Amino acid sequence: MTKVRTRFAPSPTGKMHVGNLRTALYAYLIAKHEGGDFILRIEDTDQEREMEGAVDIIYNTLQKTGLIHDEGPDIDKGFGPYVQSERQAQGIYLEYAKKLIEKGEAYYCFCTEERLNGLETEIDGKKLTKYDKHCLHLSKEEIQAKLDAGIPYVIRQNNPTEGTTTFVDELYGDITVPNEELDDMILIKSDGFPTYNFANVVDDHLMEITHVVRGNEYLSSAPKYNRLYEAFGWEVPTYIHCPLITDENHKKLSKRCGHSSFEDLLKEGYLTEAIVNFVALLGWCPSDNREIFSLPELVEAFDYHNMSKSPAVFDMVKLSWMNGEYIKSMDDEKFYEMALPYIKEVITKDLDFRKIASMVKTRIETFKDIREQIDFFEEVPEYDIEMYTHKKMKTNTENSLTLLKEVLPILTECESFDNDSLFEMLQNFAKEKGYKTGFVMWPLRTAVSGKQATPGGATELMSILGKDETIKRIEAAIEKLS
RNA sequence: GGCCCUAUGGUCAAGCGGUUAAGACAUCGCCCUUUCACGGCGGUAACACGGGUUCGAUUCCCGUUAGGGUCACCA
Repeated sequence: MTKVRTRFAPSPTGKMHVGNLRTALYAYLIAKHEGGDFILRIEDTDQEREMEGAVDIIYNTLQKTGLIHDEGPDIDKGFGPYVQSERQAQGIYLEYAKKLIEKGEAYYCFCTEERLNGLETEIDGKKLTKYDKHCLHLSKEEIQAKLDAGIPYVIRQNNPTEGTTTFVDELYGDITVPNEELDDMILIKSDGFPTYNFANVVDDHLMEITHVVRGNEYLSSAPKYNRLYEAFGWEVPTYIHCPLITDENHKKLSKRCGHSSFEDLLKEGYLTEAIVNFVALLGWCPSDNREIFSLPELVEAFDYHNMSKSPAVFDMVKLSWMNGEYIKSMDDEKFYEMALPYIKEVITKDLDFRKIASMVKTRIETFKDIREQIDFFEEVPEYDIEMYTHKKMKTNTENSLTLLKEVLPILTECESFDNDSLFEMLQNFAKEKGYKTGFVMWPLRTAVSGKQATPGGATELMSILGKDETIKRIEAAIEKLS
């Protein structure tokens, strides 16, 4: 059996879309599961849409996610160059296009934009054009004359208008379309660059790609590719079209969503491991139904035959849950390092950040959640005194006030302000008075935090705030309640 | 509109002719508890519809419906 070779072929036009990321992931997994090679190819044939820095984004993303390529612009294993503009400069595409012309499978087209516009029809507000093979019938002499005159041209694929074309997709099976539907698509643009459609086929063949992994949106253009392979007499690779990823409205993920790109998700406080894990499960499921996978585990378990055919909604809620799982199982030291910048964002005081980090660890789903969890350490927020009223604790503003007054002197005299002693002491106090623990803890926690929910109990908060600050806050609370 | 694809709970999804139709997220309830969370236990919730094929269809076939994709000198 020949070695599996898959490729990720993004065009450097901007951010890393999560759909693209998943395609890259699947291509990587398919190769690695079989011990094959994963190749990176840059498809920069559209000079207009090309964006500065986009290539770096591609490298960074692959690096960060661990989708390490075996070959690429930076690692030439004899199939280079791996950048299409460089291949274009070598004349590769034109050479192959001319081969097709010789075979009658392609032809020069000199049609002007105006003429093409005349071919447009409008349906449902969308402009559709089907080329009418106008230039197919130009004589050799006419073509040469136009070429000599320097008239701009494109090269078009010459597709049949009758019969059908069938191609095979590993997931979707045989797909047959009437040839009438096949437009004479452009292979070489008037600027001399190949179109994606053409460059893709030529390069996949030249780079000996065995499995073409790409998004479902290419399914309908696949027959044209097939004809190209056949026209060249090349072996058709295995096609694997991945189901689409959609937003919650079941529409193709768009830039508008805010969570459509890898970078956005990182910015939102998600971990790359969680993103990769989550995205892997969008359209694929292991036989044992496991959910948490590291990349090596995915390599081991991934089998593209289990891929789903229907589109999947990108569910932020579940991503958040999964991110929380990753955070909880994270090494404490590593978590501390990652959490620290977020903690410092809201706390300028000199508090025990390590303790705060560990308190918050089981309570967040993304790092961004940290802020609102701990901001009260810096300063007690404005709060309604009704917060002292709690049915289950049997507290209200009145008994909270008397309780705080009772506890204040005890705390003032208290020497050790660590959590354990505080808790023991307050529990004893409660016992003596015949109070339930919660009855004393609730007002204290409220007084000290001004929050309905905090990342720890009353005594934990107090031990972190320290004696002085705690007393100050309780006094302020007494004042507020009086 | 043509062509193509898809169709199991709100979401991701097991299932691949005979099952009490898994599991996860979300949701709800209970327990744990110094609040919240974590954790534990449990509940609600699905085979789009109509025809076939078959002893028997969620599963196979055909329609209908619904959704999506695509129809560029973009990829």
